[in-house]
Amino acid sequence: MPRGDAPAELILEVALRLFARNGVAGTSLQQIADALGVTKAAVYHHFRTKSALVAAVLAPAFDEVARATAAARTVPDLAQRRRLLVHDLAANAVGNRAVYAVMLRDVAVGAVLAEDSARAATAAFDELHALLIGPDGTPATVVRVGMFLSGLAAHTADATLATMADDDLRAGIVEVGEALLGPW
Amino acid sequence: MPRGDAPAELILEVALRLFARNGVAGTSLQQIADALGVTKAAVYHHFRTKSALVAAVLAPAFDEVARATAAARTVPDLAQRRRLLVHDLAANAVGNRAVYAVMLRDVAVGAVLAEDSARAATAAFDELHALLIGPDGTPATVVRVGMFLSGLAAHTADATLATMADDDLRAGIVEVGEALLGPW
DNA sequence: GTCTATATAGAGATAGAC
DNA sequence: GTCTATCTCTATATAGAC
Repeated sequence: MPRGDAPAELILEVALRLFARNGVAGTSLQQIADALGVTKAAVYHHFRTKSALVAAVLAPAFDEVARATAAARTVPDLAQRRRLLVHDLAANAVGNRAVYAVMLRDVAVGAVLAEDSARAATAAFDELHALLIGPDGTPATVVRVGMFLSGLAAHTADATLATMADDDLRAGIVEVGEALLGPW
Repeated sequence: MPRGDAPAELILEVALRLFARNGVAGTSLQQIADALGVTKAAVYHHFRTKSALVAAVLAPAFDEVARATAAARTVPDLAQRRRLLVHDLAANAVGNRAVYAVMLRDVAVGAVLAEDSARAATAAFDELHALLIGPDGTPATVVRVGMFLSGLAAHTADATLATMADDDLRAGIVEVGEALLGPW
């Protein structure tokens, strides 16, 4: 998936839209090709397998997670670190709702991640998880972190959130983050 | 799906386990039949379509939601109503993790619900949503409710929560509910 | 880089014997 | 109530022409 390849970029956009709406397993390459007005073979010219296409669709989100994790890693104070992560994650999740919906909610993504060209992605996510929890591994804290992360994709299953303006949704997520992981 | 039909009950259990692990779209009737040690035709004798099987798997959870909604409907005070719903939902979600995971996280369920033998189920869920929000429809409140509900299935995407003891997880969910929707 | 055509496998679903 | 066998359709994926 070369940089700046317009056809490939277009495939990724269309595929993401369909993955978010119907799930990865519920979206065939035929549907993607139809939505693009090309044939399946044209799609296969850009991505060797469906799995590679899924990985390419998710890659930007994984990169964002990796960047947020790297930034948070350098903040020793737990409260400040959580504040940074909550703000980053809220902005990222709202800024690209569809990819976060697929990444956080679609069970089929697990299979792609296990395929282990994506081990870096899972490692970054695990580290982010640990950075949010901090040294206190009590069940109460673990549940707070888990429910906050899960809630980053709440807009997918909630019609009211789905149509909410970006600013309101982002502010709401930050507020929830502070209620659960603050004060900071 | 007759009551007390042992084979049908067994099919539902096995199907739920596979749906929760691999998603509805990622689970074929062949896989379900193999896990049961029977053929596809035997499964089709109990459920006319895959969609009917999915609906039957989810029915107990929809009934629980309907009961919790009916109970909450009679509580006029918002704080007390939220307290009741948070406790009910936490107990239900932890008591049957797999079915809540499928119901809240699987995009393929949306298609089954749209099929509209299940309109009662969506109506109950919509009312529950409204009962949790109350008269205050500000974005902040809507996001709190949406993220809490989404978080009821957090155990699916979080290995630490997946292995957490029922009591700890339920208490954690209640605590998150109070932090987001309390005090009561 | 996109096409037609096809290989192969598996999906959902049904018929009819036992 | 379960089986074998089969239908039809669609899935992923590939070969090779243009």
